[in-house]
Amino acid sequence: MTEISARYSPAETEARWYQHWMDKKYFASTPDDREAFTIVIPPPNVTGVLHMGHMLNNTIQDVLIRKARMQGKNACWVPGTDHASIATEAKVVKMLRERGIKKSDLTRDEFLKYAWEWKEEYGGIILQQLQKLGASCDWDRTAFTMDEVRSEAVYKVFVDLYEKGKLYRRKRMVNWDPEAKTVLSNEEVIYGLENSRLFHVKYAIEGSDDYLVIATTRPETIPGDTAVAVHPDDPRYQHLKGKKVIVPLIGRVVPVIFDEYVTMDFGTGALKVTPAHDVNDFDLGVKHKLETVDVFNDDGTMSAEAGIYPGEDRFVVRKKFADDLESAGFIEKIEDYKNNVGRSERTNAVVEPRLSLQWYVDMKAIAGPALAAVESDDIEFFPKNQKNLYRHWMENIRDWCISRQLWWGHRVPAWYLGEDTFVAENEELALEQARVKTGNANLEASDLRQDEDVLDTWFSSWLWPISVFDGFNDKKQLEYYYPTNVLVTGWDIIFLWVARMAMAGFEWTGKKPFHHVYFTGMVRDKQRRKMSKQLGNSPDALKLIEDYGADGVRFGMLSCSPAGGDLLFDEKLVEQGRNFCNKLWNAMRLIKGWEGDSDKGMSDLDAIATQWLEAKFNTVVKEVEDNFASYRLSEALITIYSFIWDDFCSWYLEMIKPGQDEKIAAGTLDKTIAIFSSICSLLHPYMPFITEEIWHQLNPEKQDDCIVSAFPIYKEGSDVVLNAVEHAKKLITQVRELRSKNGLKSRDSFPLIAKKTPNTETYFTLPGYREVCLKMAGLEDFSLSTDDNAVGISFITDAENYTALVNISIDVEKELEEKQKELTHQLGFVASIEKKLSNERFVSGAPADVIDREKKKLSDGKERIQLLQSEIEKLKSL
RNA sequence: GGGAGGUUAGCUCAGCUGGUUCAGAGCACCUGCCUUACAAGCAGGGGGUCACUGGUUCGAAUCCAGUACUUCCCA
Repeated sequence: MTEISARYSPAETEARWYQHWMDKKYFASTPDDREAFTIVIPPPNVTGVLHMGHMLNNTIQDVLIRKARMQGKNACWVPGTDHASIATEAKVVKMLRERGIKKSDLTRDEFLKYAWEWKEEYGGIILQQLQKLGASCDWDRTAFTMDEVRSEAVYKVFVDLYEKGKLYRRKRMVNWDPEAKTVLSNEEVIYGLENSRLFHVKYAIEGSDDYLVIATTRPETIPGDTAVAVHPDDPRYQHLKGKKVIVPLIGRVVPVIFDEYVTMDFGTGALKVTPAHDVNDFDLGVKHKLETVDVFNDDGTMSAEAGIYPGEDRFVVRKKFADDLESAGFIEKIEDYKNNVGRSERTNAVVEPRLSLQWYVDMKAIAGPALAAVESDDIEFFPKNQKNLYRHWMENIRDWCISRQLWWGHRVPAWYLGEDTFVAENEELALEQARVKTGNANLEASDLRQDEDVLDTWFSSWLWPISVFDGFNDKKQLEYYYPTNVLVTGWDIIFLWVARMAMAGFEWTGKKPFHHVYFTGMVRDKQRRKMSKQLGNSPDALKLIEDYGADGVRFGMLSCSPAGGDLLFDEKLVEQGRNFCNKLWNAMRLIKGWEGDSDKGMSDLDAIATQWLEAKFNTVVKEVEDNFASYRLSEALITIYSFIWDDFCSWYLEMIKPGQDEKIAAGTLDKTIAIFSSICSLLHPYMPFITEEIWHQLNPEKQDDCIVSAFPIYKEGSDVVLNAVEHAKKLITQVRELRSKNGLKSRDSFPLIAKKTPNTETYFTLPGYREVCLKMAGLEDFSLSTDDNAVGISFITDAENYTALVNISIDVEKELEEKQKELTHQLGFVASIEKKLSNERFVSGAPADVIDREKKKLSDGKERIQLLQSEIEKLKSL
């Protein structure tokens, strides 16, 4: 044997080939006259590290892009990172705190300097990790949402929307994250049921000893109460018209208002109204002209205005103030309760509704074409059912709050001077506007005050498919690469990202940003929990690649991940991938160990084996192609996997394997290498490293690479050999089973007789057919016979009868019982088909090929019944 | 409260337009093998009333309705 190890070791191979591909610039794309195939990466957070979700998502993209490249398209996969303003700022703040620096002690510029330093140091690590996975991105195009080109696009778009009147600044209720101290969009708030307590609090009615009870989960907001509301039809409260109540412990006298908004059957039917801290209360406040008392600071502590526990955290105060109320006798009862609590997607802090002045995009003004495109499948979703979710959100779309009270991000391009607002792409342009507006030519930039806020990260992400091609400037690039072919992303960001990209696409290019959207599922652990850092249930992605190889990991991620379906990650899957690599490796070792003999002609056996394998490969190519067309990537992979493992290794290689110390016919060896090379091409998109390695091991003199080889194409061909060998495989398996059942060793040989029928006769006329059976079943002889009286063990394959002339005592009783059982089954089977075929409506209604198939089933079934009956007769006569 | 899915082998899932010889795969399990490519392997095997009830149909795991359980999204 050769010196090649029996175990495939990926580490060295993978690094070497990745470098080779980079050196050859295979990933680089420039526009030419070929058809473009474009994917833009969902940009990971610039400070992120590779996790399971990234691996799944990026493996899928790599499979698609590699296949397109092999199919002769100009494949372009654009990588990049997202500045992730809130997440990154939080990380930087934490890093500074560890160094003893408080953000509040820094100026904006000082803070940003630290942030950029951090970005330069840790940013992009994730891109290097993607290379380990084999991602064939055009790295020369690496973009960052905060680099110059992408930032320019953001400012342009902001100005454009403002000028079109589709962007505005307004004071309204927002979702406030007291930890990050910024506003959030609706989509960044995650709601969940949480355990809490429902306090029933007594509010005294002014000028009487009576009181009314209000149920609330938030007693700490009581200092902000400026009214109590009840339903106008509620019989319990009719006597309170025109009355006032006293806010407990606070002493504020507030009116009882009557509004149909109040639900009569919740709690006591009376509602405390805190306009500053609840969206609905705010609306009530506006309607009834109520006073607004803001009881919180921006970090969620009590404000001076609240008058109780100033500076203390809202949750601490909830308990303290409830205790105060209780000891003062204002609590009627406390119930355990589950309510929906909104938390910040990034910081997990409980979101506080808050009145605030922010910038918004008028989404209704831009949503139309993006909704229509998905409705009509112009943008096609895989899987389709995500359309419903998308439609629902788009039809109920709310304005998008895009300003954030952070420093890391694109600063809002708006400048203020007195009452005036100047929105412009840069300071000079804003100044110009200001000079014109005020008529004061001596106005200086320092007279203007720029908005302090930055923009939501997604306000740059939604431009990504355009901005990565510098599409707001370079129309030629955009023309060539855009719309992109497919977007691969998780369904969890369908609103945050996918829908907004669709809107941006139509708004600024007049075209959709992508033809297809492939939604991946979430990677979960075996207990179905989403993988997360907090839970610590996520395996270390890089460790996995180290342990199992990138190809093994890619196989594991993909072998079990239907579009949109969640992937329950199990290390077993990756193990299977590694084992598959080893299988391929050893198939290569075997072939490389063979010595070709150019004087030796190809035997009939070699010829039929080769023809069969080629035909089978052809059907696999077809199936793979069909699966790809509908993004059934997992199915395509499994198809290739079983073809390689079963057909190629277990059957084909065993068929043509030369005897010990024998040489193989050169023609057979060449054909085998050719087919194995084609197999490498077919598998390459999934497992790029090992296929490249084997490709070169098989063809040491070849200069070209598997990565740019032609992806196999389906060709029409005859099925005669294919069908014959498929029958032979079943027959051989049954002979092996017969051995196993009767305790025979694999070297115990015996003759086999095939009953002569048109089918078996046809098989026997195929050169090499008999030899395949002899070799694979380990037979002494294999012949056709019309003689029904041969003594031995009989069995049926498809509808053919075979008798093994093996001289062992058989358990007649057991054998009879089995045959009898089989006969009963067959009789039932035939009866059901006969019924079907005698049915007028079936024969007239069903398509011709279905009827033909049924007829074949019937005749085969009848054939089998006859065979079984004669077998039974024979057994009985023994 | 509104909506969308799911329920197929012990586990995780395929099963596409209703029709291949009577439901497949991987893992797990059982039996036999250190057969000179691979024990990360080879050969063979067992295991399913396709959640339940009804309907449509010549024919239903597949389509429809209802029930139960379950997951998710929105409020």
